[in-house]
Parts: sequence; structure tokens; C-alpha cells
Amino acid sequence: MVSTAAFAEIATLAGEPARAAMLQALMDGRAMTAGELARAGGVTPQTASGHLARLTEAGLVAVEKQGRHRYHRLASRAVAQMMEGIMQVAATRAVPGHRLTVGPRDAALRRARTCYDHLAGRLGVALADMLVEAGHAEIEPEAATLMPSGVDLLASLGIDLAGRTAGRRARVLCRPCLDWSERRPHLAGAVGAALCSHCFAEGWIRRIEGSRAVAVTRKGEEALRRHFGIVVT
Amino acid sequence: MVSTAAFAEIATLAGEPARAAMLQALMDGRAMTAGELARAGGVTPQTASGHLARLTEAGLVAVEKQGRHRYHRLASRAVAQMMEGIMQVAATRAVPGHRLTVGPRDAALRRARTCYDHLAGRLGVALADMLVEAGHAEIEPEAATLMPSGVDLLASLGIDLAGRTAGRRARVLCRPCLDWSERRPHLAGAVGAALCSHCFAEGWIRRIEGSRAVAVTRKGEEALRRHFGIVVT
DNA sequence: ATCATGTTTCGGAGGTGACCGTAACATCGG
DNA sequence: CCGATGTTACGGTCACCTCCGAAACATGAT
Repeated sequence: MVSTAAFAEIATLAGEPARAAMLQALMDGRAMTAGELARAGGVTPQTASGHLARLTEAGLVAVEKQGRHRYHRLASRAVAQMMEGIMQVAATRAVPGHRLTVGPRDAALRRARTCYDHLAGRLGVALADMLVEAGHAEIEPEAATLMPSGVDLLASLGIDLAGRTAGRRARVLCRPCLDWSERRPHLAGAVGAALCSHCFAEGWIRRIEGSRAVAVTRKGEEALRRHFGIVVT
Repeated sequence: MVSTAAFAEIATLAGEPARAAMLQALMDGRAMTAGELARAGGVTPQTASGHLARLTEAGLVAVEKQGRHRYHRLASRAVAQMMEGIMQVAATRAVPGHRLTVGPRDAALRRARTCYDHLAGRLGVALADMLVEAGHAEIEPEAATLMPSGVDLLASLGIDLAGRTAGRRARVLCRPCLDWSERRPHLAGAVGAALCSHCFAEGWIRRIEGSRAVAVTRKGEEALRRHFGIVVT
């Protein structure tokens, strides 16, 4: 059994408001400096630095030195998945009066954003829906499958699921992720990550300054329509 | 976005040592009284009562009144999944010197136990392994599939995946769960839950007093060998 | 009705931890 | 070398929250 002490320590680290805000800010998969995270958490840089040291020590956050900056990111996919789990529970407790659609800043988030290492929002859900409707994928609440035709489709775009299709059946299992804005699943895990990084690499999407939202470029609009037949409104 | 406040509240609730211990005690899927949970958490009944009230208020725990007793259980599968996520992160931080095999009490746990609503330990892993080797299932780290032959096998035992095989393809996706004692995945989700409850219903396994461990009955040993060809050592 | 068991409420004591000044410490660019 | 930016260390204050004792409250058994 994972000792209760270790369990409690991790949960306590995630539970303090300033740290929680910083961890949530890191959920877009990017690496941020302590200063940025301090603003995200609403505390002074000194305080944030202390928090980050504890998070790093506990293995929730990893740092990379780059010149004068120290970039902090979530240490592993397991951490991101843990956060998702907590958010799912927190979401069920969502106050009815607290409307989910809040202002224009969230509009971009609901349209397209990153969720740690994969795409979410209407873009992420539309991609998942398209794959299901075309028979390229099957998605159930607990798990998802990318069918052989789906693997081929991605391969034709230059996305190889890095040996995951090794030999035999070209079928890849992956994890679904419940989209908090659409309340429907999109593709996560290795498949979602590969798809997302490909979109960035091809210049189909780019990050919106200071936000987890991403913008679909003109090139991206065209590519998404041609390759996937989807239009993200 | 799930508000940071809600996120932090849930994580804080799970992070306090006494509450964490109580939640972990509930991870076997059973319902327990406040008194039992007080012992599990190492606090007095008054304190436990207060904690349980908060956990219930937050939607982590659900209560059922039954005469003089009030039985508490995890409120949803989402909560159990959240706890699993935290435990996964806590496990990666496992101190090397802290050996995982501790004493005889854990021996029973490592052999067979419940993990919220499904089977774990060598029993759970052996079942999963057998299904994979026989081609009845495919298990990858992120997801798992119960193949048509696996669905048929379970159906022949009287386990119907409650409409999940509805019409079309008789193939059920489900979630894998990383076993902390075996460090390998076993079947979770609806499939794991159905399998587990069937084992209890048939008298193949029974709970060991005051523990999350389960014992395989003589009848169970025989049934597991005949139906699945496995022997749990 | 009375007792016993299990559970909740209340109030006060105690401890832990977050927070911010101030200040020292790295590191890079000029 | 020196300044600018970013990060870490220290000390004191303050608020939150856990915990238990005592006591009230339910429910079922005697």
C-alpha cells in the first residue's frame, strides 16, 4: 500500500490555493518561470519560489535551467493525470449558479486549448468526434481505441505512433479525457499528444500569449478541413 | 476551467492525514461506520465525525443510514479514480529503502484484495494476464480492450456487461489500473467491477476481517482453475 | 421505560504552515 | 567589471484548522 503519509503529503501539496493555481497553470504542458507562476498563484516571487522548491522536492514539478531562467513544468504525465482526477471530482461539485461560460477570455479557451499534452475544447472534441464518425476510433468513457484506419490516417500525415503499432495489429489503445467545457471526451494519452505536437509542428495552431488557449491558424483551418473534414467554430 | 478554489478544496480535504487514512480505508469499496473509520484514521470518533461531515458535504463520501449505524462509502467511481491518481504519484516518490513487502499482514493483501470495485494483487493481475495470453483481452498502459471472445467467456459464466456489448461489435473497452504490489496492470472499470462482484456472488472469494484483503475459497480455487486456468499462489 | 451503543455538536487549547519584508545569492548581458 | 533580472534564505506575524473532553442526541436492545 502506498503509505498514508506519502498520499497525504502529495494531496496537501496540491491542496494549498497558491500551489494549486500554479499547478493548474502548468497544466497546459508548458514550462514557466517562477515569476510567471508567482503571478498565476497570486503570491510574491519569494513565496512562489518556496512552493516550487517543495513541489520539485516531492516530484510533482521538474525544473530545467536555461541561462538566467529556470523553467518549471509538471514532472510527469502521472501528475497531469492526478490533477485531472481531482478536477473531475471538483467539477461534479460545481456550483449551479456559477456559470461555466465566463467572459471573452474563456471563449478562446472553450474553442481550443491544450490539456497538458493534448488538444481540448471544441477543437479537441471535434477531432475525436470526426475519428469516431469515420470509424477511425472508438471512444468509451473508460477507454478509447484508434482503429487501423485511424492509425493509417495519422501515418499519412506523418504522425507515427512511435512503434506503438509494432507489427501485428495496427490498433492503438489510448486514454479518453473528459473535456470540462464540452463535457464530452476527447483523445488524450500518447495518441492525443502526438496529434497535438503535430499540429504545433505544422503550424496549424499556435499558443495565445499568456493563456492555455491556442489559436487555429489560417493554414490550420485549411489543413483541418482537408485532412479531417472539420471546421472549428 | 474548474475553479482553483474548488480544486484546492478537494485536494486539501484529501490531504489531511486522518482524512486521507479514512479515504484509503474506503478504497476497498465497502461502506464503513464512523467508528471504524475513526480507528482507521487514528482519531477519536468525534474528530472522525467532523471529518466525515466535511467529506460528505464536499461530495467525496456518501452516507446511508441503517438503523443505529451510518455507513460511509466513497461517493463515486470518480473519487476512487482520483485517489488512484494521487497514489500513483505518491508511489513514484516511494523511498527506495522503504521495502514494499512488509510483514505477514501485507502478504494477504499482495495475494488478493479489492481496489475500490475490482480485484487487485496477484489474483487481479493473474486474471488480466490470463485474458491477454488467451487473446481475450488487450491491455496497454493507457487503456484496455475486452475482445469478443473475452466477452463470450464472461457471458458464459453469467457475467453480462450490462448492455455494454449492445448489438454491433461485442467488444468492450475498459480501464487498466496499475497494481501497486505487482507493478503491472489489472482490469478496472466496469469490466473489473463486474468480474469482482461475480467472484463474491459465487462465493469464490470472501473478505478477510478488518482488511482490504480477500481470501480465495476452496470453491474459488477450483472455479478459477477450471474457468480461467489460473492458480493464485 | 431504561440502558447501551453509536454518532454528532460545542468550545477551547494547541500546533502547523502560509505569507511577506528584507537581504543575500546566482546568472546573463553589456 | 557592473547592473538587471530572477531566485533563494531567514525571521516574525498571523490565521486557519485539527484535536480532544464533555455533553447532547439518536436508535435499538433489554
